[in-house]
Amino acid sequence: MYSEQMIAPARHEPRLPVTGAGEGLAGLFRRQPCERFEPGAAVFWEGDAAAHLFQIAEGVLRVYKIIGDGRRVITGFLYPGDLVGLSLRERYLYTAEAVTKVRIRRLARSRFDEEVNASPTLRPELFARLSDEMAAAQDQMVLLARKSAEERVASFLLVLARRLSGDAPVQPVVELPMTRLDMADYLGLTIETVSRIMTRLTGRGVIAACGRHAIVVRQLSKLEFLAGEGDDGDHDPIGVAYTRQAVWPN
Amino acid sequence: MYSEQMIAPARHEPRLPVTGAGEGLAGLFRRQPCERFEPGAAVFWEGDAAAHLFQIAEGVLRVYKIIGDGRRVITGFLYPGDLVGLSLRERYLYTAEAVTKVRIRRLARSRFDEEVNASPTLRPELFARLSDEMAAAQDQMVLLARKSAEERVASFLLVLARRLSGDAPVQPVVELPMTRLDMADYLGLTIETVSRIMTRLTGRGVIAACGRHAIVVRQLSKLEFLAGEGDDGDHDPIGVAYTRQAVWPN
DNA sequence: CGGGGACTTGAGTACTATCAAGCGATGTGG
DNA sequence: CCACATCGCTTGATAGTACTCAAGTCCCCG
Repeated sequence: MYSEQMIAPARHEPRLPVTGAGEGLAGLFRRQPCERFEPGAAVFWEGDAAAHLFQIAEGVLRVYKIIGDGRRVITGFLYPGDLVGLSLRERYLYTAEAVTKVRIRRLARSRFDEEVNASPTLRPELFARLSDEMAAAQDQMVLLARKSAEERVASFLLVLARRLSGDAPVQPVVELPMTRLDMADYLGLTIETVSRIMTRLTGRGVIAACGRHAIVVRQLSKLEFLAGEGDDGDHDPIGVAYTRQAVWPN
Repeated sequence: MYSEQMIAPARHEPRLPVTGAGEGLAGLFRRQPCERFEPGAAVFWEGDAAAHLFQIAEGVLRVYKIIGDGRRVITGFLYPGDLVGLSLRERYLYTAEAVTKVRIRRLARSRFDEEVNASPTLRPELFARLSDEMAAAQDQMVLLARKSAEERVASFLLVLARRLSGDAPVQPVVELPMTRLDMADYLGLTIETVSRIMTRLTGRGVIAACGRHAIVVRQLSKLEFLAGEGDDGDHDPIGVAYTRQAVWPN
């Protein structure tokens, strides 16, 4: 189902600093054995009893919901260090599926609850992670409700580029382990629209392709502007007229 | 700024049952004095230091974010019993503004944190509320990413109708205290599109207008179908051809 | 009764979806 | 080893939904 060459997953640390003398929430998973999932394999399904939480050791996951006639919405991509299933009720709210090869650690929900309940240092961390998740969800609502296709793609690439910016090379190589269809279902677009805009961004020199599953960001500030962070609206977005040769300030 | 006649706010209890012998999270606010806000007044602004949480005693709030050139996205409407600012970091993630006249109780964040930290019954409730908020956010992402304008409006009306369904009359009167512009900014549409679809739903007998800020749901099952819960996709949505007389199964 | 704001309705446009080929890389079997 | 099938992606042509711009109506309120 997913026979393309493997992409090395992005390496990054959990987003939150460890709070106490322990190792934070991530530490709870440390002793758990790693399970492996091949690309396309589901870790759990929407509607399953939410018996476990997971932490990604390696690889990338997509989480999504399906509505009736097959429409799919990817609500997020998860990277090493991220916790999966934090905001759980009785049942999982979404399906989690491996994008790349994934190694993941599992912890019983009951055990997690006990540990968190017992630790005054873990509770704020859990809370902070939930707040981060909520903030991301709201940003995504903004993107989906009010941004154009080009702004959506640019925003997406920008988030990925910033994820790496710990080592911040001038022109970071951004891995895109997911398919174009995944991107489309995340951004509320079609695969064709995503493809066209990637092509357009490449043609304008904003990004450069490194194979199909990686890009180089050549003009970060332009990408930021196209993502809708320019805020003034007095510049012309690239290729609005499709034939026009836009002239860029720098 | 907002001079229309007041709508009686929907009365409903907090969504979660009180967990312990106390009164749950809501009880923390009980002794706080009520503050009043007129329609259009902001309770707090995106970016303000998040020093307080709020509980709505009466009225309806909208919470929204603005991007650059004035585009607004309403991420939610909040009703009596709801807590405002739960998922907070250092600063508020959004602006909260009164839709109707609002009475609201304020609690210092530090105080709230202390109380929750000290109470093993409040913690699960807080957690459950955050999970509910997350679930709602994900549903909204699905709506914005993949639903048509008609499905969005129908979904919205359905959620409001179900909010009342504690007393479940056969044809519930649903209050719409917000303006059409609010609805549009919540649903990722324009005011004209919302208006046209409301008109279309009225014309087809799915809903009936009760003035501009209330409707009667005449055919709940049809509304559910139009909201995209019909799941089979083999029926025709109303008025797809704009001229066609659809024949409904019942 | 008149003004203004919210809402509705209409006409035309534009952006993105849909439908349809074509391309390029990968993997397989003859 | 190469033809061929497959899959993911790109590109092109066309169509349709929702947006934009523009009146016009309704209702509230002074």
